[in-house]
Amino acid sequence: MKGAGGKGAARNSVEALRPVDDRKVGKRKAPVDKRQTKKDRKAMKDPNKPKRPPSAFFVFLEEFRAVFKKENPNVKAVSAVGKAAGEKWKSMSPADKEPYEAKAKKLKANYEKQMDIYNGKESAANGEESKSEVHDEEEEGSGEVI
DNA sequence: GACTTGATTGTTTAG
DNA sequence: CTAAACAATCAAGTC
Repeated sequence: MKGAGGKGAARNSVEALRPVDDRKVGKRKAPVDKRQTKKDRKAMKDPNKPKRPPSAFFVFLEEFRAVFKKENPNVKAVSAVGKAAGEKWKSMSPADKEPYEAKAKKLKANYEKQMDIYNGKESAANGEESKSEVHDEEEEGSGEVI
């Protein structure tokens, strides 16, 4: 499961939800071109995009690292700890993950706030909407070649 | 780059 | 335009 991670397992949450089968959206029938989005991604230039906060697993991993390091001073790389952590993580009960999820949730809340700004709501931070805003959002066009 | 899982984000698609 | 769904990308820490 090398790539497992990121790509396939994530979708898991959606499958569990199963909103409405009537939708039939299920699988997109006509994939235009695999995922041109990827290509566009390259064009996405963010002035200061907020980095993603560590998820529950990462929070647990941080703590696990310290513990694992004590018993295995020789092994520090996440590659090793991650495997052990992942194994244990699956063994842990939802209740045990709760504290970790709670922490992740908190970080997420903070992250969301940054997203508002990243969205271009700098004024939001001020709380006052007045101001001129409107017009030019990010003058990057200048560098864009058309 | 590996190696873990989770989460978030962004485009996609249909109506 | 909106809602849902999906798809891809990225997050840490050491070697």
